[in-house]
This record gives sequence, C-alpha cells and structure tokens, in this order.
Amino acid sequence: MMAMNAKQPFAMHAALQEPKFSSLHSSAEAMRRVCLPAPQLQGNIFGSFDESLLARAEALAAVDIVPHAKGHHHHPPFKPDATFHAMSGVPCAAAALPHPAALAAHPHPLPHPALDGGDLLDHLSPSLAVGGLPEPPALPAPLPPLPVPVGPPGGPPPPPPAAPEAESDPRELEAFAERFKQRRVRLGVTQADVGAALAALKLPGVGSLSQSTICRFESLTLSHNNMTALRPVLQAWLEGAEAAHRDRPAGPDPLPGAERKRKRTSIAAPEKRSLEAYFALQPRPSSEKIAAIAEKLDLKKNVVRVWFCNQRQKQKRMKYSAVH
DNA sequence: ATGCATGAGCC
DNA sequence: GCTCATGCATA
Repeated sequence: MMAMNAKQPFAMHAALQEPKFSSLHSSAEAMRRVCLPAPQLQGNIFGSFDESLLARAEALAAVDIVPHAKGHHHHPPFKPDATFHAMSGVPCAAAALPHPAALAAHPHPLPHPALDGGDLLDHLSPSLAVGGLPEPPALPAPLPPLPVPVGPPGGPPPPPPAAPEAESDPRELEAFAERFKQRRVRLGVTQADVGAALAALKLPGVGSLSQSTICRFESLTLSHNNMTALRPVLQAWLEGAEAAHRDRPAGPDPLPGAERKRKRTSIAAPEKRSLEAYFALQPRPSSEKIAAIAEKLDLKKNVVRVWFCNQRQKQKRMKYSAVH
C-alpha cells in the first residue's frame, strides 16, 4: 500500500501541451491527416488486402531484412525506417547540427519496405523542398568546454531564467542539454540524483523526476515541448547545485532503499520485426487490426497497442519533430 | 540508455 | 482510443 504516486511532477500535463507549439504539432498532425486516406477509404484499401498486407508484412519480417553482407552494410535506396522518416522535414535542426557527441545513436534494424509498401509509405515522406530557409549562419561554437561559472562574486547574481519570449530554439536546447550534462558530471551527480534533487527545489508544480527523464533530457530524446518545459527547472537545479558545491564540495551519500515490483514484457526479436513491418505499412492500425496482429504474433492485444503508441511517440522526438 | 507501461486529459 | 509526459525494469 502507501502512496506510490504521492508526487505530482508537473501541472503541465495537458495544460502545457498544445498551447505553445500547437502550430507545430498541428502541422504535423495535419500533414499526417492529409496524407492518410480517409478512415473509410483506409478501410477500403486495407479492407480488401487486409490479409495479404498483414501476410506481406509478416513475410517481410520473416524473410528478414539485413542480409549481413561481408563487404559492406546495406545501402537502401531510401530510408524506409518509418521511425526516422519524419526527419526529412527538419533539415535545419538535425541536418545542420554537428553535434559534437553524445546523442545516443539508436541501432536500427530497418524493415524492408522496398515493395508495395513503398507506395504506402510514400505518404510518410513529406518530401518538402525547403526553398529559402533563412538559415542564419550564426551557429555559435559547437560547445564550449566550460562556458561560464555564472556567479559574479559580491554582486547581484541574476540567473537569467530565459528570454522573455524565448523561441525555444532547438539548437539552444541542444546546447543547454549538453552543457547540463557536462556540468552535472563535473559535480559528480548522477542522473537519478538530479531527478530526486528537483523536489528539493520546491519550485511550484515541480516534483522529482526519474533517471530516465533526466537521461532523455540530456540525450534530447524528449519532445520539444517537454524539453522546453524541463529546461528552466534543470537549469535552476544546476545553478543551485553549483553554488552549493562551492560551499561544501562533499555531501553525504544518499538513500539506497528500494522496492521492486512491476514487470516488463519483452517482445522477441522476430515479433518485433513483424511489428516494425506492420508499422511501416500502417502506423495507426485500427483496433481490429491490432487484434489481428496480436493474434498472429501471439501477443496480448494491449501489448501490441502500446507498442504502436510508443513507436509513434518515438517518431515525434525532438530531433525531428522540432520542425519549423 | 531504452523498452514497455501507466495515467491524465482530449475527442 | 489517442497523445504526451513520465517512470519502472532491464539490457
């Protein structure tokens, strides 16, 4: 018993979600909508081929994707990887950024949609030809090793929270995330520590966060919105932590305590490959289709449903959803 | 560092 | 049922 969720991180759940970047998201949604055939039409198309499509996806997955050649890897004519496809619309954020390091690279199995699926996949690629993007060559240093010890001794320490009307520039966030990590490590603090420490800040509406979230923040694997919301909080912590560090560089070792419970079902590789193939064909399968897939793969329907949700969510992570 | 999951809010 | 922010459990 006891309150397992006695905390309430942000009051920003829905409140902060759409308001600010609604236009961004809307456009993304809009595009998706435009691209997707009408629900009924969808049913039409897939209705007729339903089984053949599923079978295809399966066959696809079964036949396997990577022929692990010795000479070289693989060089698909195009990136079918649905997970990263959305990126094509973000030349500014991802393409123009020479991230020095970090930014976990995800290994990607890449299903092989070099078939009819290609047609279906077409709608996933916006193929947006950005005409005249006012890309300011102003790209400050990739990242200064140690920016500035924000702390004028004796004077009023005005911690600049952020620009009044900050544009939440993706590059700015990237830079901050990286600096944050460096300084955090410098302080000898773990991601988990940071998460826990946030509660002590007693910022309105801010509780603690998990190691996962801190990690994701540092690796920019959060939505742009999420990154933007978290930045001020983490910045506040960082400043406070560095200040405290100047006082007493050593602190007592934190709490160990632990209680485990929850379990995590893991989807086997073959099943995962099938799911990826299905996803490439149809990222938003109907409830019925999900049920069918679940049955074929011998997985619980809910597991499949959640898997699709998570896949979609991945598509929207900062790196490529930071569209403009 | 990430995969699968939960839960809130919206439709 | 979906999206989003987040987290537990794990590779």
